[in-house]
Amino acid sequence: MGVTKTAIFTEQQNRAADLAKAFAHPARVAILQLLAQKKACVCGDLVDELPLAQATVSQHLKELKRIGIIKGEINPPRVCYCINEVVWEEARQTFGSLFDIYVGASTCC
Amino acid sequence: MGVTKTAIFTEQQNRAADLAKAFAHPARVAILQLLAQKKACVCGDLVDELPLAQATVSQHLKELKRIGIIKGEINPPRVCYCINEVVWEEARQTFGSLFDIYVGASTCC
DNA sequence: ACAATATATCGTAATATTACGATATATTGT
DNA sequence: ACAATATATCGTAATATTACGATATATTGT
Repeated sequence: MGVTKTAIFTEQQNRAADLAKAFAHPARVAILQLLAQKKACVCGDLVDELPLAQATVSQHLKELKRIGIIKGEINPPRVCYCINEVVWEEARQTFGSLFDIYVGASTCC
Repeated sequence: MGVTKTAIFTEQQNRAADLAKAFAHPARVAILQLLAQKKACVCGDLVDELPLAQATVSQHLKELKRIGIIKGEINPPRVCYCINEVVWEEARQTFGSLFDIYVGASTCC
């Protein structure tokens, strides 16, 4: 149905999935890399750096803002985007915890 | 268009996005948690553990297999699934590297 | 051989995502 | 006031994803 049954899973599982979505598209990986590298917000320079239409970049930024991993400061006519450190660390820890569940090889396979 | 322009991004960005997709749905987070915890493969017990139809679980397993983060050993009539340690570590490092790009707070925002 | 069991695949429906052109919005500099 | 600039949003089209019932497939135990 293309509709995820979120009510069925735990808060943590849904949040982890949402944080993963931030990285689940190459354009968003590229955006996050740019913002993380430059530290300073790159605002609409992102559009120049990416081979996508302005509307498409804006759409990806909106999704990243929804997840919370970036924030934008309106400074008309520009908008400054940058990593939201708090959520960045939340994501780092969320994935870290997930990866740490697995310890050692499986007995079968 | 719902179609991602993969040719436009780097190999690494596309791979990172694909690895993120493994975690980008709560059901897959749940599956990976179960497999990582139990070490041993849980085979079709996954269907019992998850509030989803057998066909849906099978579909998620197929996607995880495509990404490579799990592997299945056919042992008819059952199939044993477990974490693919190599790809698990690849994912851990991929996300680790991404998170490490960001050092310190931004100057603006 | 055949029932039972476990899993994959097919078909289908509904919704989500990706992409972009066009337009709306809002501010700055003249 | 108005052109220029930057960005968000709208509308739309195409494809992807999620979900599940039904069925196919393949093996074991009888």
